[in-house]
Amino acid sequence: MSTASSAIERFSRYQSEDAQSEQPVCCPVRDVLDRIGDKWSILMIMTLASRSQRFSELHRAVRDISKRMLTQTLRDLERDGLITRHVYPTTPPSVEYRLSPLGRSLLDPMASLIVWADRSSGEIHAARARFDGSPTDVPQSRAVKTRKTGVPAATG
Amino acid sequence: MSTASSAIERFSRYQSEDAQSEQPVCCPVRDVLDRIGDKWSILMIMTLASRSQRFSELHRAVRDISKRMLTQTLRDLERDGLITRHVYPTTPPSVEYRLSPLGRSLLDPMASLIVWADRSSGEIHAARARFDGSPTDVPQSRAVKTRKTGVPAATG
DNA sequence: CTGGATCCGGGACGATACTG
DNA sequence: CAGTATCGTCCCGGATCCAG
Repeated sequence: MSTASSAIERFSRYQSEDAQSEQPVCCPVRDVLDRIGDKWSILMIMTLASRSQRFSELHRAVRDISKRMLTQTLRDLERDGLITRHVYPTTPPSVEYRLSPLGRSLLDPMASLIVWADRSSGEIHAARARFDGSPTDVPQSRAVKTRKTGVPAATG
Repeated sequence: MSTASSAIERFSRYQSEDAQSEQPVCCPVRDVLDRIGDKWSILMIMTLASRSQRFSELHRAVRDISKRMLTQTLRDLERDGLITRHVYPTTPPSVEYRLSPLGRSLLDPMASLIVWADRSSGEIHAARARFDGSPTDVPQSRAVKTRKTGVPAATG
């Protein structure tokens, strides 16, 4: 609890207000967290944490991102003011991306989450194995169709 | 930097290893963060932070989640060992969900992120307005098609 | 080199109806 | 009350081609 509770309370308050209203979603936390949650944003922030980098450097650093998504992610982050974009009119053109102060302020919160993820991954995977292995009472169902990273299960 | 840097470094190392290998994704952080990033998980964790709750209580608390997604989210969280599920064989049946110790250990990291999101939302929205308002030099393009929460823009 | 435009598949997600 | 099954939709995101 401790520091968590107050933040959670505010978040819940937002959430319930949101449920009451007719607007689709006003909760500021929700929409910021959506950005965090998307597939590449965190990677970008992380990669830019050490130093500002160019488009192709970022592409090499992440590698399994397509140019399309790289462009889109960077633009969204720029739009949100988390990174800044600097164009040098050389030939060929080079564009440098760097974290804004706002973006840097995200590093610490994100780091604490990453530390948690890293430390808990073992326990989580163990829990998954346990869950998938012993569906308690429904041998055929349940375990088969978990959406992500799920073993296809040897039931079929 | 400070506490962030080391976590980031490890994360980057995972990421680059991942890029080298042929496996789709082994990075433990990535797949844990995927869960965090999905649309409802955080909401559930948050809602369960105050006290354990039953299925329909959770449904009322969040409201704009479908039963389908509520079930699925809860099951995934249970699978990951973040929450536990307790069935009371009453009539009608009642099922209670509560945070596991592992789930509670996530509260603090998540809270720090929420605090950041809350404090930064103003600045972010301002940045968005600025970005959407002044595409710098390409009046027609760019700003129109940001994927989320984007104003459709009165350009069309 | 740094992107933009377009096509397209798959998965997430909602709505609805049904069960025990 | 607490789910399950099925269908349909939307949009994320990859692949590819094009442009400055």
